[in-house]
Amino acid sequence: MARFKKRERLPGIVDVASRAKVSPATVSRYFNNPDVVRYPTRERIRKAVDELGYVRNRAVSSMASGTTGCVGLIVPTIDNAIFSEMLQTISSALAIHGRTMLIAAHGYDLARETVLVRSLSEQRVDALALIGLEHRRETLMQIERQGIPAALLWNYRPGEDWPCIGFDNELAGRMAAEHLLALGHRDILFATGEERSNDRAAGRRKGAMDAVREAGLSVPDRRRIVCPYDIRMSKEMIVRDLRDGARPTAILAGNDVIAQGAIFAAASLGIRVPDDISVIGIGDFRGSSAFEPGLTTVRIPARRIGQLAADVLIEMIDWPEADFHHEHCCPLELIVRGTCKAAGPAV
Amino acid sequence: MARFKKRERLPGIVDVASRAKVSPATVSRYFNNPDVVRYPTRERIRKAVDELGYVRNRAVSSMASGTTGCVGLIVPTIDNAIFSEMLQTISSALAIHGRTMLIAAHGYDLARETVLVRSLSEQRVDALALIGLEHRRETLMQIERQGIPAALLWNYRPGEDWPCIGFDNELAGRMAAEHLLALGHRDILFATGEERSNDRAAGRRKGAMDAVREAGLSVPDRRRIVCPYDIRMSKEMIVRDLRDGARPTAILAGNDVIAQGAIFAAASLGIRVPDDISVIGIGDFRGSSAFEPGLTTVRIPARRIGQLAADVLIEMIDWPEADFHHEHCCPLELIVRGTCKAAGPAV
DNA sequence: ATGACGCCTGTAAATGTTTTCATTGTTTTC
DNA sequence: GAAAACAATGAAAACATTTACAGGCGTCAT
Repeated sequence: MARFKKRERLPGIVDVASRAKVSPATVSRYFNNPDVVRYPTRERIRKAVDELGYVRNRAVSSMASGTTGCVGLIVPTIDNAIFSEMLQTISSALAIHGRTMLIAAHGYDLARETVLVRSLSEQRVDALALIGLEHRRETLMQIERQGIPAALLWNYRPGEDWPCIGFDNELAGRMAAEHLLALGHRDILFATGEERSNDRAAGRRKGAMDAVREAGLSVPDRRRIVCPYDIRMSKEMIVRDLRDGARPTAILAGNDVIAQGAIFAAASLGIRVPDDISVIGIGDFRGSSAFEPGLTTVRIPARRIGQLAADVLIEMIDWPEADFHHEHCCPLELIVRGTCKAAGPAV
Repeated sequence: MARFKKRERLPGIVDVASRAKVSPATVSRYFNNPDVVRYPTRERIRKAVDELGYVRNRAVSSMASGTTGCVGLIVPTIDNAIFSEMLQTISSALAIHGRTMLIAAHGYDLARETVLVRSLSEQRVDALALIGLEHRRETLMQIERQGIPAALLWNYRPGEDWPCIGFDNELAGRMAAEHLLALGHRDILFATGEERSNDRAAGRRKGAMDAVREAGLSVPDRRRIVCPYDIRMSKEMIVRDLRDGARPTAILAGNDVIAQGAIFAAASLGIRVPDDISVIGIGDFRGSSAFEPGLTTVRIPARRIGQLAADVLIEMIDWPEADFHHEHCCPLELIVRGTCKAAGPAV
């Protein structure tokens, strides 16, 4: 069952050239800049390529041209609804421009991120995108020194040094909080994500708590728990929290996964959502709308961010001189479904 | 805010060499085969690399060495719990061996898969993995002709021509069906995935229906619906189905996403799970255990498959001559949680 | 002392494209 | 009808590594 033999020499551009009776240079042009080669010649080359089954060797051409056609993407994790939607969009958008996406995941560890940046630098990616604004100095210096065009995704703050495409995470938190406040909730449990190596989670919590404080309320420590982005673990933590002591009237979750955990936590304790407790998430992941009741949440425009990211990256690659001020703050939207209800005066 | 200037020439291996007062060849050896260079020399090179901030150029070295250090992975989609867990595992496992993973997604379109194979061939990946056993002739021929070591993942059938690492999808379907049958269910709704370009979905349905037929039952057409792998859409389809006509006593879902849709569909109609209807899934995705009640399902060992896949790929790259018979059928496990209940004689 | 051997390093060829510059042949312009 | 501009192609240099081969040097047994 030898599916592959000892890799006999594959046909190269010179084989194609001699068969088509042109010079290698012309074959190269045929691929990289077809318009400059005359139609009959093009046909001859096409035929030769076909007959020989020639496949371009990008790995080699990258040497001569100094460009690899690969764009690197470093994310905290792909094992998660959070980013995969954006990744898919970026990937498709890049493919249209004939570029490939190289993904690496660091598992919410910014030290590992540095290693990944180096690894992708070695691969000589044409551009690089990272998630979040907060990174180790070393990471950013590395990128700068290598002269790799780079963008920061998923978070946004005005006046950033680097091109960034994302949304205002503080605002996301604030919107969620204000919705609950408007419904009359005064005792809210904040179940947000781990903030180490995650400026998005930090921003959301800050925004949410600011809004609550501005409403003249305070947030006792016991109303703050830190959850991993995992349904089961979030559920367990929230179950523990809801089981003992006075119950909050609402839960503000750092993202939809935590919110889903919260809903199941409530369900497992026989607490009704939204009658006994309200739940709001952030994200509007695929599936959040299908929940029963549908999850009220702040929608993150993941596809939009992905598309913009791809556009920006391509632009930075193709016009390295152009000094566009790439800063995109994508709008958020409160999606009201069924998991929040006005807080009754002691219902 | 010019974060990157006109890409001044980066230091190369010869710059390092002259600074360390050795030949370029030795620097190359320092990276590729450190043991053969004497310690003091090694130190000198290390220092020079450090001072110059030299970063290896894999894109170029791939030309001289004929190897890129990249492994290509072509999946139907990454925007999904289904594969991301496996991808994450493969990625980590490859990283340990200093290799990078190139991911491409074809959106359940085997014609697009052919294009992706070509694209990854052009990148000269050292090995390639595809999902499923069924592919276009052209795709496989392309791989064979290029002499790229390749493996097929996620599905398994004995005696395949290609190395395959996966599980028996028919068995998965059968296990789910047999569990329902054992509980006394006789009227089962089969909500399985689209089978075009998806041999896994086809296998599962076949296995499930075979088991039911072997039990002497028949499956009327109206008890078979085809769902997309999307919670919301599955929910809608199943809602439509449950709303009108005689209700089945159980739903066998082609995967956990469909099963989750089924649970929500039932919930939205006020049908209780498992009291009024049982639901079983296939997959045991992250989160399935957190459901209320917990989803009964057939566990797919995604991490195990990922780890094995990485091992096999590495092995095929490192010992291209060795003709191992790579065939791994990973065991499945029925996970009984709370969504299935014995069918009462008209409870 | 001599030769054999092993370790470390240097020399130079090889890798398969892209790209610059030159050339040839064709069309346009005055 | 000559000069100028242009289009299509070829020749050859360049790209930054790896690697086969050879050679220098020290060690050890004879």
